[in-house]
Amino acid sequence: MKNRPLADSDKTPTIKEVAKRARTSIATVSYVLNNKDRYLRPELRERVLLAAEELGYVKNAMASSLKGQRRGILAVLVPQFGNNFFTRICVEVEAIAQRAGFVVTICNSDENPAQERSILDRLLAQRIDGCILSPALSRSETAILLERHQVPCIILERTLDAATPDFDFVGHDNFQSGYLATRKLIEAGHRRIAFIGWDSPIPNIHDRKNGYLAAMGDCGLTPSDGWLHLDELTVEGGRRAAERLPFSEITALVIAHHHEMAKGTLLTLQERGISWPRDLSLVLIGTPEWHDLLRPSLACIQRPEEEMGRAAATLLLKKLHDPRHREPRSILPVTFLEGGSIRSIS
Amino acid sequence: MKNRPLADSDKTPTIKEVAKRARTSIATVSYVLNNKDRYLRPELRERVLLAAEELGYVKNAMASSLKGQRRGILAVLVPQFGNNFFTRICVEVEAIAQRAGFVVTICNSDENPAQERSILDRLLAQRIDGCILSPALSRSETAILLERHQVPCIILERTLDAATPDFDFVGHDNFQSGYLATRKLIEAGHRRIAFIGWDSPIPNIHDRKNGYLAAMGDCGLTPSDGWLHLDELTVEGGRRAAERLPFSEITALVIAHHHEMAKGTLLTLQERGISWPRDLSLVLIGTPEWHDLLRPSLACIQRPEEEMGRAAATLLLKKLHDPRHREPRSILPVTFLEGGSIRSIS
DNA sequence: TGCAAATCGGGAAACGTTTACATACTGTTG
DNA sequence: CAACAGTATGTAAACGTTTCCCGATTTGCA
Repeated sequence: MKNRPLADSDKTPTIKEVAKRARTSIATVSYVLNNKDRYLRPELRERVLLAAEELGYVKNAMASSLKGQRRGILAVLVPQFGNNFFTRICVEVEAIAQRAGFVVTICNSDENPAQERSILDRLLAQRIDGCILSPALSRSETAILLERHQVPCIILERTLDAATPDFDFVGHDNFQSGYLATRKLIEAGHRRIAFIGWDSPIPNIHDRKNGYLAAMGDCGLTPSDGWLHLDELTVEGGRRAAERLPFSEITALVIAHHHEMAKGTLLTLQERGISWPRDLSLVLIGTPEWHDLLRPSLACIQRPEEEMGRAAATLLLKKLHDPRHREPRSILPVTFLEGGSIRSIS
Repeated sequence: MKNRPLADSDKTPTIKEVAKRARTSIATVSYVLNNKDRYLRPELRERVLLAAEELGYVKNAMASSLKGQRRGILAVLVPQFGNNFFTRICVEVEAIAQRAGFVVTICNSDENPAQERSILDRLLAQRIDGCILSPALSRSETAILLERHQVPCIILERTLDAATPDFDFVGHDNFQSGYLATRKLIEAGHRRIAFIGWDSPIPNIHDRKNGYLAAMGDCGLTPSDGWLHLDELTVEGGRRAAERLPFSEITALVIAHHHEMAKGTLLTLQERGISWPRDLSLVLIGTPEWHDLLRPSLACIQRPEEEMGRAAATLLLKKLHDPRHREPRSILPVTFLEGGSIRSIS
C-alpha cells in the first residue's frame, strides 16, 4: 500500500479547500477555526471542523502572520550554545515558550559578531515575535537593530558596551560570584588566594575578578604578582593559567569559569599531583554536572540558570503582551554550594 | 537623542517603499534584491541597493515563502534537550544549518508524545523546510505526519515502532556499544560482569543490553540473576539499580547510560566506599564531560555525536535539494575510550 | 532606412490568510 | 405591516512578496 500523502490533494490543503468541502465560504472557515464569536449555526460549525479534520488541514502560519497575526516564533541568540550554562537557560526558555504556544529558534553566534549579524538578518527576515539575546563580545549593535525593528528583546547575562538605551536585562551577579567565592576561602582561614579567569572582551565578566579583588581588599589582603591569571576560555587556557600559578605561595584558588577552562585547570592540578583540598583549596564559579562526582567534591558558586531562563522568558512574554512593559534590571543572586574542596586552616 | 525607529516610517519598510524611494517599480526592486539576472541599468541597480540600505529594508520571509520560496527554517525535535548527547548533536546541526542559510528551531518533547504532537502542529503550521526527529517513545505517528505533509524528515537515533515506511535514519550502534563495553571487560579478564541500564519503552535502547548478553554469550558466560538491572533514566534510578548489585559476586560493571543515571550509580558506589577499579571495574556508555576528570578516569564507549549531527544535517540538506534523494540507514560505529577504571585480572 | 534582436522596465496576478463590510433572512414589536 | 434587532453567511480587500507577461526603447546589421 503506497502511503498516500493527504486526503485528496498532493499538498497540504488550504482554507479554500476546507471551505469547498464544507460547502461554505473561506471567511466562515476562518471564523470557525479561530473560534471567533460569530453567529454560526452549530451544524455548519461542525461541518467545517469535520472537513478540516478530514483533509488534515493545518493553518499556514506565514499567511496568517502576513495579515498581522502573531508570528509564533521566539528566538534565543547565545554566544556559546555548547556551554552548559547557556544550555540550561535554553531548556527553560524553550519549555516556557512552548507552554505559551511558541516555537523557539536557538542560534549560536559562537562569540563571533559577524556571525551574530548574519543570524540577526535571518531572524529579522523571519519577523520573530521576540528575542532573548546574549550578545557576542557585548556589542550592542544587534540589540539596537532589534529595537529599531521593534522586536521585543531581553538582554541576557551580558551587559552592552556603550551607554545604549536601557534594555530589559536578566543576568546573574558576576561581582557577587567572585566576591562570595573568595570570601568563603577567606572565612576558612586562607590568605594567599589565587584567581584564574577568562581574559574576556566582555566587560561584566571582569566583575568576577573585581569581586575577588574586593573581597581580598575588604579583609586587608593584597594579591601578589602572579596570583591572578587570565587566559582563553578553553581547556588549553585553563591549563596555561594553572601552570603559571606559584603553588608554593598560595593555599587557595578561585576558578572563575566552569566550562572548558575549569577542566583544563583541574586536569593540570591532577597531573601535577596537586590534590584538593590538601595542597590547594578550591572554589569554582559555575555548577558543572560533575561538581559532586569529583572526590573530594568541588565547592561551587551556583548560578541560577533555571531561574534566569524563566525570568527572561516570562519577561519576554509580558513584553509581547504589552510592549511598553518594563521591569528593573534583574540581577539574580548566586548561592554557595558546599563541597569538600576547601580546607580550614584557621 | 531619542532613538528613532527606522528611516522615515515607524515600522520596518516594505519592498514597496524601497521602490518608491528608488523611483522604480516593485518588480525591479525584487529582481535586484534577489539578484536574478535581468537586463538592468547598473545605475538603477545601484539606486535600488542604496534605497534598501538607507531604509534598512529586511525582506519579509513570510511573504516570500507564501509565494513558494524556501522557508528558511529547519526543525530539530528531540526527547531530552538537556541530555548532553542530544545537545552535542544540536550544536552541530545548528552550525551546519546556519552555514546553509537556515535558522533552526529546537524543540523538546520531553519524552512526552502529547507534547511532541502539539509541537508538531506548530512546526507544520510554520511550514518548516525539514525536520530532524528523535521521537519520544519511538512512536512513528509524528514521522508519518511529517511525511504526509511532505516535510523532508530524518529520524535520529531512535527507530520507529511499527513496520512504517522506511525513513531516512541516522543513529549510532547501540548493540555495538553494549557489546564493546562488555568485551573490553572480558578482555581484561573479567567474568562476573553486571549491567545497569534504562528500563526504556524504546526498543533499540535495549540493543545495549542485547550487546552485553551477546558478548557474554560469545565467551561462554552467563549473567546470574541480579547482575542485570534496568531502572529509570534518573539519578534515583541509577542509585536504585546500583544498590541492588551483588557486589560480593561481581568484578565489573557496564553502566549503559551516561546522563543522570550514571551519576546516580557512581555516587552510590562512592558513598558505599566501592572504588574503581580496585573493587569494581567500570565501563560507561556515553562520554560525559567529566569522564577524564574523575580519578581514576572512566573508560567510556564514545558515541559519535558530532558526526551524527553532521550526518543528519547534511542528509537533510541533500533531501531539501532533491526530495527523492535516499541514502542507506547510517548507523555510526562507537569507539572505545581508554580510562583507568578497568583492572586487569588475568 | 528598416526591422529583428537585445536591452530595460512595469503591471498585475498569485500565494493563504483575516476581517471589515455587505447582504439576507427571521422574528418581534409598535 | 413597517421597522428594526438579532441571526447567519458571503464578498472582497488587504498583508508583502515573486514572477509571468507584455510594452518600450535601443542597438546591430542587411
